[in-house]
Amino acid sequence: MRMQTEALQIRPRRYILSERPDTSACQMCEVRGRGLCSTLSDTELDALALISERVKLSSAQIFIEEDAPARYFYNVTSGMVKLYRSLPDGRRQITGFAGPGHFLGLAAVKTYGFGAETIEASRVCRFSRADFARITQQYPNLERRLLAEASHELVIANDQMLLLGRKTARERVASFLLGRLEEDFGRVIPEMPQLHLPMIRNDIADFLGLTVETVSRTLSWMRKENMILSGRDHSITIMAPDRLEALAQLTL
Amino acid sequence: MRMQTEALQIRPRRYILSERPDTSACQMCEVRGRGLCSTLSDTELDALALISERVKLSSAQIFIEEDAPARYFYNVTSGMVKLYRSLPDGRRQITGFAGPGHFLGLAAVKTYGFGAETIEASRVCRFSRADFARITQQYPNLERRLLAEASHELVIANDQMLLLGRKTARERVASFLLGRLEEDFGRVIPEMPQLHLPMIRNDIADFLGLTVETVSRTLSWMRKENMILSGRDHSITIMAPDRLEALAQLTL
DNA sequence: CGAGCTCTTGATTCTCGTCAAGAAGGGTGG
DNA sequence: CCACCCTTCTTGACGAGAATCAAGAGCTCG
Repeated sequence: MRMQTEALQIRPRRYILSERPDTSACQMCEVRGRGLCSTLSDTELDALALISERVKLSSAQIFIEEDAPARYFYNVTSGMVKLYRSLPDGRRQITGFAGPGHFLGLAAVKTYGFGAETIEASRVCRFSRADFARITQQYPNLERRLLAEASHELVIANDQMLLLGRKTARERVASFLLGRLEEDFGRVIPEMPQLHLPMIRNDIADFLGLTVETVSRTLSWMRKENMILSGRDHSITIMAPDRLEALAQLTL
Repeated sequence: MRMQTEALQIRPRRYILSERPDTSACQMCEVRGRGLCSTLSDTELDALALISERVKLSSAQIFIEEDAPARYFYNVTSGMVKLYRSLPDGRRQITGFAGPGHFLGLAAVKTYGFGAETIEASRVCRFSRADFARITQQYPNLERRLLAEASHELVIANDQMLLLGRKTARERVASFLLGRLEEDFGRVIPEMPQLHLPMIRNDIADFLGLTVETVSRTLSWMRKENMILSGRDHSITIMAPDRLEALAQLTL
């Protein structure tokens, strides 16, 4: 296992990989109960285990390059990843954040329609698409699940387009916080939930189609209005989820 | 065949339907060679024909309502449809335009994640999802094609998010025109191609996250710069595709 | 402990939205 | 077939919200 430090600009190092193809390792995977894997049978999982490869990634590693040939699918097992699309001049739109259980690679035809970079140390599970195709032949249910996953992502993408095209800065930030809440807690949200946001302001800005300054100002304003409370290490306590919801103009 | 004129606000009438479940009607369908259907075998098409229903729609008819239970898939066979997502206060984001061959309904889980309204008289082919599910069991290839379709839509959605979050008004309009070009001509674009745009300015604005005025001003500016030439009945001649491309900041 | 990211806040600018009005175009009914 | 009306499109004047530019404080990590 070597470090391949191919620097590109200042930004992040390219990725390197590690370790073990193993039978039935999926059974004891930390995301066995989440996302795609939670919907698969034991036999299906065993088949997947045989073609999967676990990969350890440090922070700020690009492991999917935009428009590169799409050779792999990934499943995030720990940490968090940002997905993005960018312009030649460097402007960038983050299209989503992917945490444990999130499946990556559906937004690809021959090549990836997005790039992926870790925002903290993470682990992912990697499958070659060729291997994957062979398995889906055998287990049609797997393909059905992928389609369901893709459908879900399309719905989310539609909502994000609405946000980017039509919401104000405040509405965007409110929507973002509520989105994170749902990600962390599901539908049942506690009284004063605490959020841990691994991404930096700049990433939030790139996700919401804003600038860092605007995100910062908006969060400051929410703080002043007692809607949120910032703690240390990027944690935020949501003091008034209802007021945020009113702000966010949620569709659902 | 009746007209069901259930007015909602001023805007569009609800939809009504017509006619004929028929065996092997797909074989002679006008979109046999386009989109999903072009990738299916004759036997697969025959199976589809049995569960399909052709529907005639006049202009400005909403035939998919946002968040309604997703009971049907559709395939546009003629005309053009706009897909959108909107906020309670009426702000609206058009997420795409669908012409002949376009498959509708993938962006849905239990309910549709979008609404659909015709922008001109159109015809669509309708399948119940339940029927469809039965057929995909029998023909796994069909499901594979749907997944490919969904993947493609996800890539497009990513690009649209980049446009909405990060491009300027001029870049957006240029990207839109080029997108339409590709839609109409494929990859090989003539010297001075002529575009027919069935959608009105307001729809373009809602698609690009702008206002009508900005779209109008931007097109006027392009006209002044001799990049385009407006004809009658919503046709536009692209005088300088290369200059538009430079403006659009295309990723691919 | 210090260099370089982050984050915040202020001042200023500018792009695009809003408001307004008139022209052009299309559809409908007489 | 024409007249009328309503929608669409364009253009101008103005304003607002977010971007840009700038500076300093706070963190992190080597």
